Amino acid sequence: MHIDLNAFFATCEVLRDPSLKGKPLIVGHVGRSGIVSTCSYEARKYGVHSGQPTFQALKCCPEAIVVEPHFKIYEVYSRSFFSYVKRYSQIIEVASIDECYVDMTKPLTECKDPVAYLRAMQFELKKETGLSCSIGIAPTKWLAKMASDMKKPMGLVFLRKKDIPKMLYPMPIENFWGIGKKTTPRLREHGINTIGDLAKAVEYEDSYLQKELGKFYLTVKQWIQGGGSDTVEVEYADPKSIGVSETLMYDSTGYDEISKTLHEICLEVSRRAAKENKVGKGMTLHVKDTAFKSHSKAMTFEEPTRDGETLFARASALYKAHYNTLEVRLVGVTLEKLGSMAKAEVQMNLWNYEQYEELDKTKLLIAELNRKLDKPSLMRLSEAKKKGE
DNA sequence: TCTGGGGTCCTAGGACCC
DNA sequence: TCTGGGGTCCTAGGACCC
Repeated sequence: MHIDLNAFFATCEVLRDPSLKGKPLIVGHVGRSGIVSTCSYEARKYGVHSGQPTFQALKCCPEAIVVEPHFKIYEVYSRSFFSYVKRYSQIIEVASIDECYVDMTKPLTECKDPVAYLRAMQFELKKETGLSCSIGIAPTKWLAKMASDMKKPMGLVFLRKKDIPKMLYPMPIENFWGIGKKTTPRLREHGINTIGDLAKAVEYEDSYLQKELGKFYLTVKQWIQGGGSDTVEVEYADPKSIGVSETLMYDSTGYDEISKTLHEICLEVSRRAAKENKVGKGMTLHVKDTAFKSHSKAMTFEEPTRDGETLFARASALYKAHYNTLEVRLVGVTLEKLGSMAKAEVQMNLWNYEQYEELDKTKLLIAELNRKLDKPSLMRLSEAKKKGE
């Protein structure tokens, strides 16, 4: 089973402030270079979507309400979601903040009516936490993921291997998980417009396709033929890198203008590494120029570290040496080649949800977080304009 | 007012060693 | 007869996902 929360951030905001219910809602930043993180289904009707610049979204839907994201709250809801799922099966793989894979073999073979069983699970989740989800049931993880994506919100889709031609082949190629906006036009140019076309090309062992997809070709071949992994990986995977980046308030040229930001970024990387109990044996300085082109310079350390000032000194040196005259939009620092400190403390990570087993606790946590935060940071554009805010 | 921020994985080329 | 072949490690850039 793949289970995915619908419009997760937007749903959390509605739970936090029920007056938002039923309204077009955008979760995202409003300032320069703000983009839509998630939006409610009401906003989607107007053509608003994730990744869209917020000002553009507001052109599509001027009456939309924009809310700044509250990640701490989403993490709490996320944990309550995973602990809820664990009532049904202990074998779960956290895939992101709002989705997971679950081995449901046992409960689904033991129950009389899998559809009724899963519907009950879905509605109970909604009743207990307020979160709505889409569920995909299939023999492999990739098929389950594709299935959960097919119907939203509150979808429940079964996808057997024999259903692949009927259910997947008609879909446009960009709906194939793993094929994105760069590969799509290239495949389309080659006459591959649907997943069915892709399946056919794989059958003919199309050499263009093999070249275009590289190593990914073999994975695609397995997936589309109903193969690929069906193993739910329960173990929490250690992070391989810890990075912080920031789009600057103003484009800038020269080290002096970004040194303060760079310093803060390095200290934040250091804090997060400490939280994860990690040290790094290398770092990369990332820069994005005003033409939106990315650049990076990496270095490997003699001794692993996570010291903020050390990272800052090295990032500064890299910046001065390579980017001092570049017009820069974004700077970022990533700590890499991570290893654990010798004396491992107990990890307190994002997904350590066992300690939030009780859903009631979630409500207390949310209430506490709400108290700490300002009043809901809502803004109706028309009203704000009237007030001149 | 063009385009966030957190990640993972892949590729191609080069340095270096035997 | 201008210049092998295998391996590791590193770097820069990109594609993709949520």
